[in-house]
Amino acid sequence: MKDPMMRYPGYALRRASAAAMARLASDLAVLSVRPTEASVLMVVDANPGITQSEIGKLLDIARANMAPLASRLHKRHLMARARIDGRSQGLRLTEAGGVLVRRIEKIVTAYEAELLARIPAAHRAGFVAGVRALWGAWSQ
Amino acid sequence: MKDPMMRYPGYALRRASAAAMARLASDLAVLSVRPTEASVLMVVDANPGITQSEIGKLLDIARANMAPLASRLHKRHLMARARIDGRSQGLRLTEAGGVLVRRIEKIVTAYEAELLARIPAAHRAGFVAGVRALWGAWSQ
DNA sequence: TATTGTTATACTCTATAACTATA
DNA sequence: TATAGTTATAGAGTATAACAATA
Repeated sequence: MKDPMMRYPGYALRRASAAAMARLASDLAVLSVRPTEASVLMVVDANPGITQSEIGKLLDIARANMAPLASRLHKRHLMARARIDGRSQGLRLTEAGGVLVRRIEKIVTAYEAELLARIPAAHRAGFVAGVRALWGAWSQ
Repeated sequence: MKDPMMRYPGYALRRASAAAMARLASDLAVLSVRPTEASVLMVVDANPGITQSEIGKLLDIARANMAPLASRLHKRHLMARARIDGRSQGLRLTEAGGVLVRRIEKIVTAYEAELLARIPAAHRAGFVAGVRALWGAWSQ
């Protein structure tokens, strides 16, 4: 059986990312949190008072998709909203959100460590530099 | 504005893959073909007579999701089906499918070249080895 | 005019369960 | 019993268009 995709690094990138995301999702499932929600909570934790549109710019999530996402976290009492002006609202974690984000960070850190552990040490630095270069160069 | 995700290679992997896939999808759109469809056509081209479940194993696509995918390509007269036994059917490209897959390969090759070009030469080998290692180690 | 947030909607890919018919 | 293909359905993430309220 020939695998014509094997020769394409871009296809390997896709498969590596899909496998890694599936693993992260299953790790986070014990907290009933999805990867995208986890990243939003981590960004709010690092930037108290940040707005939805600012989060969207950092994480490349369209404003239209940030709305239900933020609303879900708000309804779970993980984030609080405070009006900045008539159209913006600053987000910050609630107490429960802070507790949760610390658990999330533990899981993410373990996941990231295992991910790097799967890459032969000799290629680790190149891998990290490579995905960072693609992220920066291709997210425009 | 702090970006707490920047330090995580796994997050960079996700963003790099998402950006690359968006680019590939837009490149392939001129042929009205999606990335997943393109990979199926390339696998059938390389393995005439292959079955749906074999394609699914190669590309990690569940049988349930292969059915509508294959049916779509069949309805577009890009693939032909020939019964192997009562439950399997061998797939091969039609004439039109063969013409299309050659156009797909041109686009994919150009896309892959540009992807590698975005990675500094010094990190290219490490990147490729890294995504391959993750693909192999984590797709189990 | 541009921006923030929102709603509605659709698309792509993936995941699970259940069913048939065959081996 | 196990396998190939199918159907139905749901979920996650993303994309576009349109709108109201505000700056």
